Amino acid sequence: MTATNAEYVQCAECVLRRKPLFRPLSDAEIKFVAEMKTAHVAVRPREHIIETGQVGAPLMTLYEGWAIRYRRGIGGRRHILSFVLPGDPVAAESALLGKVEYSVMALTPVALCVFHGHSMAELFAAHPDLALALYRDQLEGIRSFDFEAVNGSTGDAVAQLAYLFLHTFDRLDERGLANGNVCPFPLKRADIADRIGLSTMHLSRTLAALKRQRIATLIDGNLHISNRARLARLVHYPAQDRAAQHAIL
Amino acid sequence: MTATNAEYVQCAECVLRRKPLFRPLSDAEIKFVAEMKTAHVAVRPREHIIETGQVGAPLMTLYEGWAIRYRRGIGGRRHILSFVLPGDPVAAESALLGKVEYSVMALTPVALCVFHGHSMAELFAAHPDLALALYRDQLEGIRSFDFEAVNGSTGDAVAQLAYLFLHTFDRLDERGLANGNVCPFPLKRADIADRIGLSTMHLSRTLAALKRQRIATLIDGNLHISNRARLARLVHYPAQDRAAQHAIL
DNA sequence: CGGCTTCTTGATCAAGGTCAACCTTTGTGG
DNA sequence: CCACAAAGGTTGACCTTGATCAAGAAGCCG
Repeated sequence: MTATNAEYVQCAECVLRRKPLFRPLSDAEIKFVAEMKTAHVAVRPREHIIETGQVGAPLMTLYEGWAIRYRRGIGGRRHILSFVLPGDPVAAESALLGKVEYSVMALTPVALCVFHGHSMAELFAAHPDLALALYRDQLEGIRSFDFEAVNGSTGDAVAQLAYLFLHTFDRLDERGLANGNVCPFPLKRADIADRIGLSTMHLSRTLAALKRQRIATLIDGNLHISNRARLARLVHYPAQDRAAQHAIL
Repeated sequence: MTATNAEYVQCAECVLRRKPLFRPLSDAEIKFVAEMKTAHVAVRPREHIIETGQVGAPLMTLYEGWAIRYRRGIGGRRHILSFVLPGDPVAAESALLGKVEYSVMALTPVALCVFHGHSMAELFAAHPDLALALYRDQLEGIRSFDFEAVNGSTGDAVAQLAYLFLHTFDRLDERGLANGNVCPFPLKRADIADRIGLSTMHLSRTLAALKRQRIATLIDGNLHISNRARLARLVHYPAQDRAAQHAIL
């Protein structure tokens, strides 16, 4: 990752944190987090933020833009583990397990908050409520993993794609980044394919099917969900329980 | 779950906790955990410990035996998310997110420690080091999920099976439950199949292939790994970094 | 206007699913 | 201790989904 200058954002002024999705911080917590934040960094599209095996990467949060977290599998094929959206942590593994076993690459211009003014141990000791909220978030993340695992083993290509569309749309919506039934979707076909484990050719056919049935379409870097009910039925997508608030640093 | 009587095990006498795999607890931590533990419960094979959607299940740890954590997917098909082994938490989700989205069923006779003498919030406030260790464990769990996701999308049936064998063997070995190149493996073909998303018929063929090549065999409820190197090569199974210690309650 | 990369469409192929028969083990009641 | 039932496991034939290979069509930018 090559650090590029970016307008420094003070934690107290962070607009992201104010979104209803995120758990409000007490004054003491904001002060602590502000001390923890040591840089605000810009990264250009297709640049790596972290590479597999890297040690000592500091804890970061993605502030703006899209990134992918990926690994290479059998035959060197890329598998995208998740899309990293604003508010998501980057390299939490590194801070506690010593090294990361995945790479993270910016897809769009990205801004990152870097936290190494205090360690996680200090955070856990000083702010147990915040720590608990972070722990909760991990459990929620695992819940999504579980859904994907089940879906992956019992569903077909359409189900995979439907889940990706719905889950991504909802995550953006929670962050105030969706608009009606449209949200930004700055992904190439190859990115989508590598996320759900399809070939780009078959993905193309699957996308065509959803478009033909007027369920969902990709136009010009945006995802349009025209028939959410039908899309949801394709994956047994659970009705939105009002999502609980996430922790954010 | 029907509670059956079981010999109560005091935390101070817990033999599981003493295994080198687990992080030692300070005296104060042991005292806290002992206060947290409110029951020691036995469950019979094929009995549910938790069912999907259940609310208010207390945090538990599996003390002895094997259980499966599963969900039903599209078409009602069962997908086994993980095998629960001694020392693993059960229903951590419930304690923090309110309800569980999976079921847990005993495969063998099982003993459980039940913890609801203190809440997680109290634990986080009183013992930040222990809390951090629990957080770390979640991150490690996610690392395994990541590996499985990549393997699932880039590997074939043999790779899935090889990973399951190696990962399960290693987890048992860390707990002192393996013996040489043999470990207990009390699973039906249907359990294995539902874990890796294969039909029992195709699993049967895949097992036969591993047996024919003298790589690994299931005999009489035990897994024999006769050629670990070849098995590992089938999945690009990472060399064992000395596994870090896990937290345990 | 070339010369990229990305996307789509078609034809063929293979891994693994499904269906069906059969074999083997475990269990149960007489 | 045997007879028979039921569950679990294996094997074979056929079919489906999605991968692979190959050729074009669209964009995109110099």
